[in-house]
Amino acid sequence: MLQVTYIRENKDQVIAGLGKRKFANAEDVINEVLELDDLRKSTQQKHDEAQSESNALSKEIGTLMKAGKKDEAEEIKQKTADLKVQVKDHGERLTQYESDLKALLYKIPNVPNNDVPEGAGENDNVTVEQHGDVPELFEGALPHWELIKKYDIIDFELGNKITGAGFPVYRGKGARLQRSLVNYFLDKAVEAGYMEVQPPILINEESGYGTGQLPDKDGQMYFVREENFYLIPTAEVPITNMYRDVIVNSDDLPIKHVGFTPCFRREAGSWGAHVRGLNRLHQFDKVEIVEIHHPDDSYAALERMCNHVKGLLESLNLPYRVLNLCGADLSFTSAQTFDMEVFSAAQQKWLEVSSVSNFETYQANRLKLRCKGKDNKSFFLHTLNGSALALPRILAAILENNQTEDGIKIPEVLVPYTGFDSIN
RNA sequence: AGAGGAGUGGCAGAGUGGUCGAAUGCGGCGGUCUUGAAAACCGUUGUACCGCGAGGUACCGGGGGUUCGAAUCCCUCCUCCUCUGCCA
Repeated sequence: MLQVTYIRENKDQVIAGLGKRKFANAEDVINEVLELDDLRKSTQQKHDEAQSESNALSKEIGTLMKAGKKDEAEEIKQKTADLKVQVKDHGERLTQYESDLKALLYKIPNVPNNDVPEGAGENDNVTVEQHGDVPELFEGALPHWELIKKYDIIDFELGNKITGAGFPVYRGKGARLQRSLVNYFLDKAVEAGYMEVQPPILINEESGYGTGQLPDKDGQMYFVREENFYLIPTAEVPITNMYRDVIVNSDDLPIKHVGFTPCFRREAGSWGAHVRGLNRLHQFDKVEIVEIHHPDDSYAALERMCNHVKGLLESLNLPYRVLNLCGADLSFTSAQTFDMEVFSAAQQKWLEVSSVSNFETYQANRLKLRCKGKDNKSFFLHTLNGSALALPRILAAILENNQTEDGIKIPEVLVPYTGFDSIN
């Protein structure tokens, strides 16, 4: 979340930034934050003062008791009664203001950075780069949902039976291809200096708040009632939360992790007839990269992360474009996001396969993720993450783009992983 | 899952109702000494909030309670260890 001191010092800029992402009533909300913070401060002053007095009297009582002056001690005890009420009263108000303030801040998204384009929706995202030629398919080429049936590599019906819609079963070469992609992506990330981690895929409430999925995305995550755990919507959550309540040694920066996990999303409300095949699932696999940086380095890191993702796509010969997301399309916690989309030839559609974001201090503030400077003062670090990559849509694009009349050609770099060079 | 034990500063470890934010040791940082290093010695060494400042408040696993006063007593939750059970 945003820091109140930052809001206070950059009020107009914050309001303008929130306006850019079409956050309603930005000015009113920001004013409310500042008013609540003022109340919180003045109330704490009163509370601390009363507490201080009360502490002093208690100390005095202790001294008197030790000296055996019981009567005098009793006398002072009477005086503490009134203070006690004051402390309690101010304390309750303080707690209330604090929780109100926090609740309000939780609902305020990150401020977009200056390079984020203006815009009202996804149509205003700016294409900053396009790479690779869109393949010409032969007559009779099929969308991936037909291909998977034809070659019997993914079974949606079976998934329906076992679980429900959006939980496909990968079979035979389909399963092997997916596993190959996972291994390939992990290997490339480790090669690029990321330390591999295998995090839990269920998270507690605190972690959900740490990276900003809660309270914003409550209802989009699956919930395990028995334990109050959420199923992760992305590995970003457990991996970034490894650094919750951590003061990082500056020598350990930057921190770079890669992790492979399944991801679970309820996608409530977004399910429709236009979402077919692998385009949107309730469970899917993803390799995620997460980085933690000194604030001065984070945008250079964002660029390097994008380059890593682009390199993966190029090595798979997938045509892609890079979008600089506009204010309205930015995710809640992000200060800037680049989406990578591959072109899926049979569907004639761009599919988002990666989203690379810099959250600046927004998550770090919630996580209490800090670093100590030379002056011994601590400051919030910047967190970043990106998909590298999300599996199903990559799979869909490979299937569609690489299809021939004789079968599906496996990209060269994957053949050492799959052990076969075509699916037929 | 059942029984028992335990959770204190970066680590180890004292502290069972009152000047305890917390002894002591190790580690870290600064210094003296030294050609340099080690040793020795001296000093220093948590976080957050409020305050222009002096200073104040809170934090001894989390939350709640008793008390004028809680690291210390009570309740509850969490985690770890030992034994028993179960299981990949």
